[in-house]
Amino acid sequence: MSEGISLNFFHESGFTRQTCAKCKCSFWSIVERELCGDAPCVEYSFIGDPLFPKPMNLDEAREAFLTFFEKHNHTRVDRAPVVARWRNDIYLSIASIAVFQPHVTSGSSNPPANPLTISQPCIRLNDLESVGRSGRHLTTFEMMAHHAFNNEKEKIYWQNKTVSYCQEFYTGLGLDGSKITYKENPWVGGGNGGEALEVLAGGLELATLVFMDLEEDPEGDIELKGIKFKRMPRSIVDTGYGLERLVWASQGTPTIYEAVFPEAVSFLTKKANLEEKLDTSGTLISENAKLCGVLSVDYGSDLTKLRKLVLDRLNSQGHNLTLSDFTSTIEPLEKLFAIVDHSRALAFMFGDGIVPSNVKAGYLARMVLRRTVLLSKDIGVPDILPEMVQNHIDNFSLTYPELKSNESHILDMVNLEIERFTQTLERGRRAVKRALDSGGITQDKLLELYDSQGLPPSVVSDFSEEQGHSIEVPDGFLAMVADRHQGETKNKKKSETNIACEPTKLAFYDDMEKREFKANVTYSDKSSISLDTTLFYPEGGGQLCDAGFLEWNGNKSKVIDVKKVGDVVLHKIEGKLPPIGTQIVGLIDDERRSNLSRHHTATHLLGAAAREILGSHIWQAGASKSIDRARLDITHHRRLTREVIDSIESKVNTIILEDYAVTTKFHTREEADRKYGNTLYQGGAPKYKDVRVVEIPNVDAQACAGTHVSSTSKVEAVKVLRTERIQDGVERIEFSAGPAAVKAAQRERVLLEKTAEELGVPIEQAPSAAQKFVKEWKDLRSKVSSLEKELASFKSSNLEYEKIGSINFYMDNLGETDSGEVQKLVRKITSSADNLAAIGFSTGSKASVILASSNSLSINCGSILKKALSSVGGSGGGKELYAQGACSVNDISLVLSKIKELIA
RNA sequence: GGGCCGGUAGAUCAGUCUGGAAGAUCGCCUCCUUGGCAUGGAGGAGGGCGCGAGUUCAAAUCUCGCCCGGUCCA
Repeated sequence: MSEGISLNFFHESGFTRQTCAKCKCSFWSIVERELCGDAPCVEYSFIGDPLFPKPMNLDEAREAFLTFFEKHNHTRVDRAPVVARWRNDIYLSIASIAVFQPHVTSGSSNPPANPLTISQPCIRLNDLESVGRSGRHLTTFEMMAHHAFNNEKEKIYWQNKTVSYCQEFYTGLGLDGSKITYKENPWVGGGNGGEALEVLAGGLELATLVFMDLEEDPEGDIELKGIKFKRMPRSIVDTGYGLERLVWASQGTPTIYEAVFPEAVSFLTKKANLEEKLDTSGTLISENAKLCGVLSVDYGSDLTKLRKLVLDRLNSQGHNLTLSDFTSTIEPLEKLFAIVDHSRALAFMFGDGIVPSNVKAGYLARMVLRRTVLLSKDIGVPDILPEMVQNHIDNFSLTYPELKSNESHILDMVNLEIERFTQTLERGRRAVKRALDSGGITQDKLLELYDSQGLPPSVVSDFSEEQGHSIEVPDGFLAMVADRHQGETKNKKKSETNIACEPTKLAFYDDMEKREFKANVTYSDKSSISLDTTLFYPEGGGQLCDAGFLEWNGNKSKVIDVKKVGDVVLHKIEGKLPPIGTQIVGLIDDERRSNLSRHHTATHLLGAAAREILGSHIWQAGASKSIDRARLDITHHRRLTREVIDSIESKVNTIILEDYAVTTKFHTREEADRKYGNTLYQGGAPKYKDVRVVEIPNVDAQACAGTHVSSTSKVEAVKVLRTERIQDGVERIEFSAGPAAVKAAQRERVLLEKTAEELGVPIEQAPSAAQKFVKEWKDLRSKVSSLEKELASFKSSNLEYEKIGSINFYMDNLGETDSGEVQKLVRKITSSADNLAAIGFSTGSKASVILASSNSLSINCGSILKKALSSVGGSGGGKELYAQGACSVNDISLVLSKIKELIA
């Protein structure tokens, strides 16, 4: 690539290819430059000196971009959620192109429009520590983009047009074209790669233009950044224009936050009483931002180093600040900015239906929220978060009305999580106190407090100070945590073997009622065969496979398992295998299939009912369907109460009665997306090119590969068996449908009847009877205990003892009695001074001996009893004051006299 | 999906390593002190030690399996 990205556009518009004196990279610019324009070679020049003549806010900038590309024949498409539910490799949408991966970029689906333009809210949490501090990092941002998907058949446009659009867009907004440089910097990511241009102005990267036409291949002939690639038949224009960067550059404020969220920043500044600080610290903040722009510093661990660098520079410009002055000025402002940013992330995350959890995307939301709460405490507004989120909802709802319509869910999630975190902190405060009381907080303890109690070291440190202790937080704490988690995941790679024969036609999709078919054997191994066409449903989508028989030439064999391997369906056979080429008749086990289908349809109904009753945050988190029961996991933040379960169950049974048709149809991916939206993919990322949609009109539509009954009435009935919380934020509902539901109800009835029978009451009275019995049992137990005590006291006063030296020796064999009573007696005796009691007794066939002394005596009961018992083959032992053991019933008196011998 | 921590009186927790009589502090109840309250004093009630198996003469304690809660990492 000696010519680099040499485009007609560059040459026609007066650009020349130059080399940066510092980083040696190649770039294109209209004017002669020494440096490429990117960090760390140059620093921001737009702060206080905006790049654009007219300041823009988010809405203006977004609209300018989208209409520009609409004017140039791009179709504007709706944004996708920030939760990337259509993908199984990432949790959040991290770029506009992520919306089209992998189905469009891999070529298996068409894009919704081509070319298209979009402004996609994205969330990236990898630079969390930098947010607020660097002046430019955000967790949530909108990536504006225009995408063109080229393939052999369709050529939309490629590099030349992309760059000329870019130049035209920015200069159209008034940016001086000579200020723009295009830096060549190949891009690699997600298994793809290609040439790319970074669009730089004023030291800021405004956009990246990626020309994705490579895919990873160890055999490939092109190498980028150390990875081998080969050229794809497709080439994709993947651009990313930072909306917030554009807004910032148009305003030239010290940080991006002030430009992007003016309302939220001023709201929080006022609440936190930081107005004066913010007003007077403009220079500090902008110098900080400038330097952060050119430095690549790890904000997590090198923070002090960074602070010193900025401080040196400020002081060299005539400021006279100490490190602690500087830190105490800038830190609250950094925290303020971070809160403003994080609360927007939360509004979008919860707005797009994330339910907080200890796993997956829900955990990410929880982590951001907890961080934000701690930051709020730090700047003295501990309860500000709900208001901040509300503020963002209000400000963003013009553009994103869905935030307003999900407002109550969003705030519900926020408040619930705050409440949970408060409890965690309260628990933590006590744990820290306990740790301090018992020997202080070691490094290990600090790790444990974080790992198992969720207390970051800073919080532990705060709590310790409340207790009057100070603790040291070691450097590289997070690395130590990572260390602790080392080696706990073993990557199991499953190898997919391919069967060498023609794909099997899945005939069950054509007619789900049919149970008998003819087919030819196309493959055979030791125990399995495959067919050219089959009605046997292979295990998949949480649904068990079909079973049945194959018949040929008077033979009949049982089909015991059906699996899909690639495009081939393998039927595992018990008995004789039909040879390749034979025509067979297949018979599906009707009862099994019908039950599976009923449960599958019922699962859809249950999901739909739960969504209607609980809200749009309900997503399927997993499902499994078998013959007599099925289970559905849904995302929900509270335990399902009896009332909720009852109303879901009733709703489902109503839908069953209303008898809707269940239809199935294959759609192309883009058709399906357009028609049904993203709630279609309840079962997770779709695996195939075409999407099979199972639709129950006005009730539910899902991408689904399973078998179903033809109308809801054929489900017959649904009964919820139990619910279970399988993870934080995920509830599992187990249920039965059809005849299995009736059977389940009958089983429960039997349990109830048996219980009532044992209690000797009619079933209506079973609960109150059980309650009464338990209460009486408890009362009697305590009565027995106090009677035993009285008895012990009575007996002890009548007991005779023998003086052995200074010891009053009580010895007796009480015969058949209860150990509780003996214990009380022994306690009574030994509660006054100088007494020693050796009491034998038996309960059934077991004999025990207790030896106990008053604490005024220095006798080792444990060793004496042990010796005495071992002489008759028994065993036992204990401590100085109390010992017990066992021997055979006949030996009790022998043991007692042995004890007497030993103390004499 | 994996790891770690926890479940003992109404509440908060000791006790678990090293098996041997189930504890503390708040709260609750009764009585005494005071004109009444706060308080102070005396006494008392309240425990299937999460559930189930096992080991043992003996399990809150050891082993295994479940259930529930918390938390960290992907």
